[in-house]
Amino acid sequence: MAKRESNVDRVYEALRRMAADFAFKPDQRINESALSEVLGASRTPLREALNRLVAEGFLTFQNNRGFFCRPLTPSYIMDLYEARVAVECEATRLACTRASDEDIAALADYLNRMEPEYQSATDPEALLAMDESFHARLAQLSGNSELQRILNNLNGRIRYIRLIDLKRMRDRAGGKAPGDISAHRQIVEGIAARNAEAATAAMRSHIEKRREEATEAVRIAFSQLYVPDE
Amino acid sequence: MAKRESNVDRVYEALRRMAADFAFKPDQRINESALSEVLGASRTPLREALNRLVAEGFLTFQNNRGFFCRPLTPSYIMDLYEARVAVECEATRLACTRASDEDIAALADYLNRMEPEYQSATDPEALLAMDESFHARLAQLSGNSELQRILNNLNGRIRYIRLIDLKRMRDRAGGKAPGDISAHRQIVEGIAARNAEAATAAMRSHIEKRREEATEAVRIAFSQLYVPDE
DNA sequence: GAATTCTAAACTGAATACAATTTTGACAAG
DNA sequence: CTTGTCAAAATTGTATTCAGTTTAGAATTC
Repeated sequence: MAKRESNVDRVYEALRRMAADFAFKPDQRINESALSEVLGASRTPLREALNRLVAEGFLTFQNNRGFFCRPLTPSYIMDLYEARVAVECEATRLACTRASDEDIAALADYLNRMEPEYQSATDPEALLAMDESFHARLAQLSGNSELQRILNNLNGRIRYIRLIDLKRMRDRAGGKAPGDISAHRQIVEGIAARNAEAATAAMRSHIEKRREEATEAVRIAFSQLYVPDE
Repeated sequence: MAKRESNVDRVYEALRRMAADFAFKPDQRINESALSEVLGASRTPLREALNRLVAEGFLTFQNNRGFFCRPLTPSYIMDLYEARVAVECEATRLACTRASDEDIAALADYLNRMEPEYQSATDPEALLAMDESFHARLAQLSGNSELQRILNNLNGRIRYIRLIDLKRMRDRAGGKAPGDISAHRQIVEGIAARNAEAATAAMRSHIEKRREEATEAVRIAFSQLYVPDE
């Protein structure tokens, strides 16, 4: 029986999830021995996975002091959102000239099929998964795998904040999550019309609007990570 | 006596340089034992460094088969250039609204001081270093460290092709390298005027022009990497 | 009581050893 | 000549071990 997935892969996936969810608190030092026991692997594969995550920006590393969780500051989150604008606007622009009519129609169709679920969803996790899925699909239309790769990385590091943000909005709106699908639709319409200026402008304002909210979300996330801790 | 730089760091730096220069041929399998002897370290730190480079896109990895050099194809290089457009145009845009007059003046000054050297240089390596330095400084003006980080990564993976490209242009022009500093100046002028549209347009056309040349350079690089091999 | 020094414990860094898997090449069958 | 099979060799995967460094806390001094 062939073993398909290596230990390092398994450990890496687990760690990425933990890091994305801030299972490690910002700037917290990571104890390799303890973690290797939890994950059921020795320190060798664990460190290999940790090194990947350092290169991806999920963790940091200091010589002879080991691995640390990435910090969580407003400016750090700001940087990630701005990088998303860069990547996604260019992906949108490329999609305008490069995506086939069929692929654009498929994305519009995806949006339509998702709309009922999106409007009625109250679970922030589900909502975020749908939103990320839309943006990832759009990036696919660019045909550029680097942009897709970078976006995936940025989203992983932003995800926790977005989740906090969505929860905040849900609580404000009384259990109702914000089904803001209109912005997505506007972007797709711009692409369908092959109107790069309109499409990128829509994308830019969409992400920047989210970014505004994120600053407040960072403050909340900060308090959630440091204060309560059951 | 305290040891400042770890073995992993040293190995990582060496490997990054080797990978950037295609010291490993595209898609070539990397033999860990042999490489660890060359680098004077055991396989443990070597593999940690290799994992970082996989996460950065310099190498790939297959389960139970080990590490491989990244492939070299026209579409791959195209993707990298397009990602550069995304990152650098947004960095330019941010610089327009965010950089201080002093910092912009300092970049313009840097351009002026470099010009004589840039115009007279015949060594592609030196020329490329100056060009990369300009783009890195400009990215700094954005104040966004993610954009800087991504750009640094993209440039590392593109560098080899750009070098081939510059050599080709030098040989065509009879030992004279192309001192195309005017495009850089145009970009800085746009930023100084706080004219985001003009500045990003200049940046876009600057990179896209380079991208056009790159396709041909890939063909040459391909032949250099596969055919001669002393 | 605050600051400092020192020592033991904890932790990280890296080599080694061995298990698991893949690759290679010889040999046989079609 | 091509294809398939199999065992040996090479290579990767990971646990273990020990050396080197950092950290924490007790003891000491002012």
